[in-house]
Amino acid sequence: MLAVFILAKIAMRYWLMKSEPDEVSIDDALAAPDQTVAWTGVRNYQARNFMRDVMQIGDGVLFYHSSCPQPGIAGLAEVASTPYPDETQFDPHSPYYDPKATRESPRWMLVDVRAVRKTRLVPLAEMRAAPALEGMQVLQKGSRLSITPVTKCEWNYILKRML
DNA sequence: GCCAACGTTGGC
DNA sequence: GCCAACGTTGGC
Repeated sequence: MLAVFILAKIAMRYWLMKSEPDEVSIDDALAAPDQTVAWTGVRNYQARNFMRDVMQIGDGVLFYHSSCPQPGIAGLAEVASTPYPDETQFDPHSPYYDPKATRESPRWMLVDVRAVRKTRLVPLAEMRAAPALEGMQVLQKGSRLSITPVTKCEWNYILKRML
């Protein structure tokens, strides 16, 4: 059991997950039952694969607000479930409906995300201005992925210096 | 609303 | 497998 615990700690990962606050803001997530929301609507294979194949319960999450007046990190969260099918892919009335997905072979998987706390807003411009963060995947030119890995260094820097 | 950049689709 | 056309993302 100790070995399992140590391996789990070693495998601990960090992520940045984008959400449009008009849809789900950090406040919405904090107000949800158990402060937990299903991360619906991801329709990009790379982002899906992170949720389906790589994320583990307890992984740290930077909750990022995108497509809004003040884009930036708005809170801290954590991965709160193992992967399971995104229900919205089966709903013809959902904007995330995928006619090619079936319950027998779902195409889109998600995880639950539990909001831990709101932070001061760390604006995108401030992140770009920080030399320590210049390697962050989400800041790379042309990056559009809504879920990106964050290194332990980047995570620590953001927590200690920016939040 | 603009537009750069990227991802997906589908004809060949 | 190539690649042009199209759709989407997301900051500004």
